[in-house]
Amino acid sequence: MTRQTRKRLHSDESIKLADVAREAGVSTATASRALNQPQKVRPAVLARVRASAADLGYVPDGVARALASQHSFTVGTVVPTFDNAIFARAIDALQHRLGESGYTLLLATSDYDAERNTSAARRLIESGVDGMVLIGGEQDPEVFRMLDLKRRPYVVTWSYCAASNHPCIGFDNHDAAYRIASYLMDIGHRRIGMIAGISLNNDRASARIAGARAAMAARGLVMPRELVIERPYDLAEGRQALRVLFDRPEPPTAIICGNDVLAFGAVFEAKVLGIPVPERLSLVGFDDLPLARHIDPPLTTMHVPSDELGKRAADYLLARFGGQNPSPLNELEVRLVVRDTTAPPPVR
Amino acid sequence: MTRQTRKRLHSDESIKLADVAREAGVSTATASRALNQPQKVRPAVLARVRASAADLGYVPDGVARALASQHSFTVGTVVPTFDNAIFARAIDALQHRLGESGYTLLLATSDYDAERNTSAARRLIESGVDGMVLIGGEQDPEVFRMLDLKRRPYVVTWSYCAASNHPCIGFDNHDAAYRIASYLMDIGHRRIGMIAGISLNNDRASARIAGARAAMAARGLVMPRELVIERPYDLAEGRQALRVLFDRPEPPTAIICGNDVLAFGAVFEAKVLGIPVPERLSLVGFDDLPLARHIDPPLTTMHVPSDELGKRAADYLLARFGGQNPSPLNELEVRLVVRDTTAPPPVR
DNA sequence: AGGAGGGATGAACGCGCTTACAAAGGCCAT
DNA sequence: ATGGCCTTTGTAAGCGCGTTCATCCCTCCT
Repeated sequence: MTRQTRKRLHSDESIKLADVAREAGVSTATASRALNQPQKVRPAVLARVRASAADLGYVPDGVARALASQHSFTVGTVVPTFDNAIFARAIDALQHRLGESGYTLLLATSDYDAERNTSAARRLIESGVDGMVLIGGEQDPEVFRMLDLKRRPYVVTWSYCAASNHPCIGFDNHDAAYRIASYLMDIGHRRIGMIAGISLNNDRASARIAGARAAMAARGLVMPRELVIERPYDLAEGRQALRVLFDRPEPPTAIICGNDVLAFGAVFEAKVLGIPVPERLSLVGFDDLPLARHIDPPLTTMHVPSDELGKRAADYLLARFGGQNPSPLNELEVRLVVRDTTAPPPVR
Repeated sequence: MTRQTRKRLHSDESIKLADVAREAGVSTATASRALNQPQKVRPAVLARVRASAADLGYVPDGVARALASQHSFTVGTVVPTFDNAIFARAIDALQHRLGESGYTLLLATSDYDAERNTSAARRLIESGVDGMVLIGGEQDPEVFRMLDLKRRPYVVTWSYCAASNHPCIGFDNHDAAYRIASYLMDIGHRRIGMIAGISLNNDRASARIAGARAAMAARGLVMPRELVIERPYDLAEGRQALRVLFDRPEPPTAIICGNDVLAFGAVFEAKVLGIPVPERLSLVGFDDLPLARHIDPPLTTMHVPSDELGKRAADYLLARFGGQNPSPLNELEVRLVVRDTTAPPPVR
């Protein structure tokens, strides 16, 4: 009764650690220890504290805890969009792994916009995240500066670059595209086009274009400018891009798509246009989304281990939190999954 | 120089408000006001504070701010999974809207598991979110209790229920399924099956089953138990479910799918099995994912305004934060989009 | 010219919790 | 029995910021 009254006078009458402590007849220090480091408290006291906590329905205040311990148990990440299954999977895996260790994920999206990416990152850092997962190496230097200033570990994902001075987990986008183009040339293609993602501020998209170009150059071929179209990662854009490519007098016999979503669009549109795939046109995707194997015909694509990527990012950060110093370079394998959208070009 | 040295002695040498204040020759109170309520400070002082903040690269400590102001500028939500585009879109919209008002989204996933849902929600609340977006009305009472205890506004989404005593934004899943079944009966179907989501702990999945059943009952028909299969929302599960349904002696002439992902699986598998859609089998999805219109044949499905849902959830919470008292009941319209996977049943 | 009124400022406290540090108590060995 | 050491507990000092309240200064009115 008295307590009720007193509480009402103070703050929000919400139960705090002091209430639990009083109820259990101990100091807040002991109550805090009982809740966080049970082994440091006598079993009898531990039980009393736990009982009164449960009794009062005590819910700790994470904010206060974070301020006192300089440690928020959150990790931030800013993804371009949730609307692409490939990120969704990686985030899912990341979130799981972090969750197992008691960490929560703070998420923001950038819509592939550099400025929004920076401001989102800033907000996450301000929010007090313990660490950060960045996507792509093309970050505003400001982001790294803030991270360093606040002494927060971070890791760059999706693009692996040994030369970078930032810890990274990912794969070599350049090499992956190189291999796709090489495969297409192996089976006879000479005129290869590309429906790429927007390369501006996106090191992955640009590396994929460069990789394909390099592979062709290595065999004395070129990928003509007019056969490379950049489009936002959207199915409808993929459809339209295919149409543009086939409005030209001499369309390619094979098209490398910047990701599976664009490839799906291309496959669907080819069907509408009556272009037989793979007989007259070979199509390759990138990501290997779950849907890739289910469409008709099943899509040849580069498999990206997005689950693994999320897990490793989590593991890296958790290790850093634990005071360890895991390897900052972490390359993942991608592999070409050949299904039914690729075949030798038609004989002319 | 001197400052450098002094800083190194203290804490983490990270720049804090006091540093900015000293540099600008004002008190921390004024510095704080300059940064947060510019109109309360003389222009000259404002400029000085801003300059030294920029100069020192000051990044505010959101945690300390949250503790002092009892206000974290974060909103929590726990979604079943990111792996379903329908949630992805809603989250995207939610996140956008919140971002415009300076709020960040704290995200967790439950994998459709009640226990994980509760623990995730608890963690978010402990993290100090200002408000919470819940998915589905079947929440552990504990969640609502904690929310009430901490006096945090929240809103239940995806299922609209006027009878509920929780604020909600969504649509009537029961009615939506009722309408789908009615439509199928209108065009002549009598034997209708369902590939539903797992109804346990999922009021949306169960309402959809109940709604379809009710529609049939209203016309003196029944949906036989053996024609209703519950499956996790996964494309491969949809494929397999279709196969099960067609292993029966008397397969349905139409199947209502719990969501589009299951429907995609069913469409793809029907193609493999050589069952002509819609000539011999009508298929209806739920959600109207972007992909629905692109598959072959384009999917008839119930359109769910997930963007709108995310936006409204954000608006509701923002209004509550602003001290307003918006309507707690917010029903959205869903509409049946008839494409090419539905047609009258074959004459027998 | 004098006082009232209002805006700008700074000192100090508090947000709820963690965590040195010190104090106290219990145990064993000498 | 006494000293030393380890374990358990309490005291109190922050963590970095927002915010109240008193103070001060400037302007305007009579």
